[in-house]
Amino acid sequence: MTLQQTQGKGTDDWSQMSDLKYLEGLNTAQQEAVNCLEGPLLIVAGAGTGKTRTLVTRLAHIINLGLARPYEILAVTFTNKAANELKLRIQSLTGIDPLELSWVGTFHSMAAKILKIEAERIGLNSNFTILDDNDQTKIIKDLLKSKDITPEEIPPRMLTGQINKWKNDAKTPSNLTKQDKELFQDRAEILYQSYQRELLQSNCVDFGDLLLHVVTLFTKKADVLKTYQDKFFYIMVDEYQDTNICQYQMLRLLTQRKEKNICCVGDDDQAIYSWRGARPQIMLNFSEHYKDAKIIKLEENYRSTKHILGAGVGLIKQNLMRHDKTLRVGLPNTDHANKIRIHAFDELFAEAKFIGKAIRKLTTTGLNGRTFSYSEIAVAARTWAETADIEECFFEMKIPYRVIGGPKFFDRKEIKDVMGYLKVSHNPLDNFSLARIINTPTRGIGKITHQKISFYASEHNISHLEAARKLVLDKGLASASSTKLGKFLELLEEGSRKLNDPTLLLSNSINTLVSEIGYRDYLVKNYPENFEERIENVVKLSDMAGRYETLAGFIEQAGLMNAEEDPDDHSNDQVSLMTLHACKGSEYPAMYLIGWYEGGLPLSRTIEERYQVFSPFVYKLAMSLLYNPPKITLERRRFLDLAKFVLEEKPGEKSDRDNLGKTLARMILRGDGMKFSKEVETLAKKITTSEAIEEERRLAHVGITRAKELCVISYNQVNMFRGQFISGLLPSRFINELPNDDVEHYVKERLSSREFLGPRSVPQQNKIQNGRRSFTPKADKTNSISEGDRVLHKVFGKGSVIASSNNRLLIKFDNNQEKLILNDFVTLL
DNA sequence: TAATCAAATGTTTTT
DNA sequence: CATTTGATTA
Ligand SMILES: Nc1ncnc2c1ncn2[C@@H]1O[C@H](COP(=O)(O)OP(=O)(O)OP(=O)(O)O)[C@@H](O)[C@H]1O
Repeated sequence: MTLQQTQGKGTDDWSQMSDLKYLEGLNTAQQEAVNCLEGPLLIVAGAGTGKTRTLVTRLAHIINLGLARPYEILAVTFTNKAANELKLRIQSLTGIDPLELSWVGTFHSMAAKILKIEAERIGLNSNFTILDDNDQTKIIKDLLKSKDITPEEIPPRMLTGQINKWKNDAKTPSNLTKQDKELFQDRAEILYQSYQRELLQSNCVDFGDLLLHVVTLFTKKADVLKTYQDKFFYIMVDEYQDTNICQYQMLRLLTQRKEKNICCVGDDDQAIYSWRGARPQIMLNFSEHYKDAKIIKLEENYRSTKHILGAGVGLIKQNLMRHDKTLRVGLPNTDHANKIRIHAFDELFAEAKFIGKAIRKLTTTGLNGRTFSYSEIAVAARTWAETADIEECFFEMKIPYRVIGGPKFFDRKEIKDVMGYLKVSHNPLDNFSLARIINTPTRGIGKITHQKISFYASEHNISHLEAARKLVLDKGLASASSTKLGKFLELLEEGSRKLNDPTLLLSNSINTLVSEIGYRDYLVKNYPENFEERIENVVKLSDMAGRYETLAGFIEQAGLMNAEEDPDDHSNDQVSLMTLHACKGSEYPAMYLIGWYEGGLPLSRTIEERYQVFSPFVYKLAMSLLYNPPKITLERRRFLDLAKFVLEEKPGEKSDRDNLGKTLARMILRGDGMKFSKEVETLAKKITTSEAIEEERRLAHVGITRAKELCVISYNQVNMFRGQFISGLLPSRFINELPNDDVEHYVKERLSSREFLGPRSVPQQNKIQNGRRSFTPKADKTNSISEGDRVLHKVFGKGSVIASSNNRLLIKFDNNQEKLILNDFVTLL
């Protein structure tokens, strides 16, 4: 086997020892990493090079050598899925029960654990509630309303987003910079502070708090920090490129001690979480953060066959802001392996149908004599919306599948309602949950009563629940309201007593509560279409809770859970369906990557972001040059017309300070419109790319590199968006960027009897055409429609003007479709 | 206060 | 197209 070759001959003593057998599965570099047990160590390496395998082996080695007990090792990752996988891999290598690995998990769950122990040190009770995104926005909304700030003044989303950003950057309200404080009309600090105060009053924390509170604690309370420094002999971090500043500070504080036994592994080409504050630079600066750090690179990929790896590497090389790295095929005999297959469709549902049929084929007749089981196949999409058709198709074709980390079970209304009761029972200070359940099911307790409670509570500085109790006793309400509220409180008290009674079965107590409050009737009445499903979900919830001993245990887990139950059906033979984000860290023999069209991947938002800098026309020109250069005379004329148009276009308020757009046009017009110099291409590339686009490219790279044997990429030129039909979608630029030798293009099945054609020319698009006639610049005074206006078109409906120039408007219609239209053909709304 | 209907709105990815 | 928000009525 080629494996022996890479492993090298110089077998050291330790690999001879029988109880160190697990080292044999590693190559020299990997073994070096495993044997580097002291001091800071960073493993940077590309996809499939065995980083996780090395990390797991190193952990096993540490335990095996008696250097630390399982519970003395802190091993963190970023997603629940990765954490579970890590535990399983450790278990299969060492036989250690995952329950013993108390400090292996996600950053957030580890932080929650610490916070639970140290709660009082930071002004919380250990039974704090963890808020999710929706709770958070709701609280912010109410907060803004209570301060008489309209959503126009400060959009709640914006404030929520900003607060989360601050938390990711480890900024408490008092830590804000001058610039930060100037946000929201100088009210940033006050708003952030009042939000924090409210959470603390309700004994709640949001996701960001979990980490930030721990950092604050470690910073302010030396004894607490010391406890954990002494506790964690070894620290390991997987996917280190996804660390944010807050997480980094947490690690940094823990390693401010004599033994800096920290080992991080990561790959900057797989950094896909910058939107939640991750800073890949933290990984790249490792040796500055940790003096005498050892850095090990792994360069053999043991996962993918030749063309898959070739395509993945070829694609990621297109990123301008990148450190190059070597990645070799480590698997033997992959010269005749499958090329990446690319399929295009132009009918609704065609893509999904194709995937369904293809999977059926793979599992029955197989491919080149190899049949796949369902569990060897995965389908990954950029967004959950893209998976809907696939799911429907699988359902119809009876293909077994499971959704990984899908739209969250705990986000459903009925679940949140019931959870509200549980949360209040567990944490009576939780005013937010109380607000949710006080009139659910409707029991005649309206806005006014709730306002009175809230007012009374803040006046006496007590919780809302306490205030409600007092108001009922003191007859501080209208008698009708008082009776209703009293009844509710009784119900809650009784339910709470049962839920917290350890001698009763948790699931039984939940069932009792649900029937006591008449929740089923409420569902039947309010959701006649799908009450059955909702009731089922409630039952599922109580079953789930039944696996826990105590209410506290269940609530703590539930706060951080987002996947649907997993344990039982892991062994089942099912196709996996997930997002590109969720597939990182996994591998599958066959990968289907769907929705590779411009706007899908890369996502339209990341493209449009670029319109802030360059006019859409400049962008189109650059895109056309790079990915769809003119071939026939007609195309060339249109292309040159567009260049002329760009040259004469008014600058507008685009921030293209260097006027790269006009430079590009000028360079193009100097040539023949057929052949382009490297220089022009470089410029076009500069215009079309951005940090966001590069992150999309990394996402595409992650998708491809999950595949072991077969990788199929597809897209559909037509789509439904918010109920409207859109057509003329272009293939993703990432498809064009794949090395020709590694791909095979398949033409739309229904159009061709032939199976295979060479690199396909892009089909005629009706997206933005460069205009039929020439763009003769004319002063557009006919009607004064300008950027941002809402307009109506006979056929395409309503839309907003993105750009206007010379009698033409680039309009983004409400169905998300962009079109270039003459001024006279639309009316101003 | 609850129920009903018209109108507006829509963050993509995860803890 | 869904789902949520707002306005109006019972
Ligand atoms: N030395 C080796 N010999 C043979 N196979 C190996 C070796 N090291 C790793 N592998 C296999 O290669 C595959 C990829 O390993 P692993 O998942 O650890 O890589 P990774 O670097 O974490 O990948 P990614 O960053 O893409 O998640 C796995 O199937 C693993 O079992």
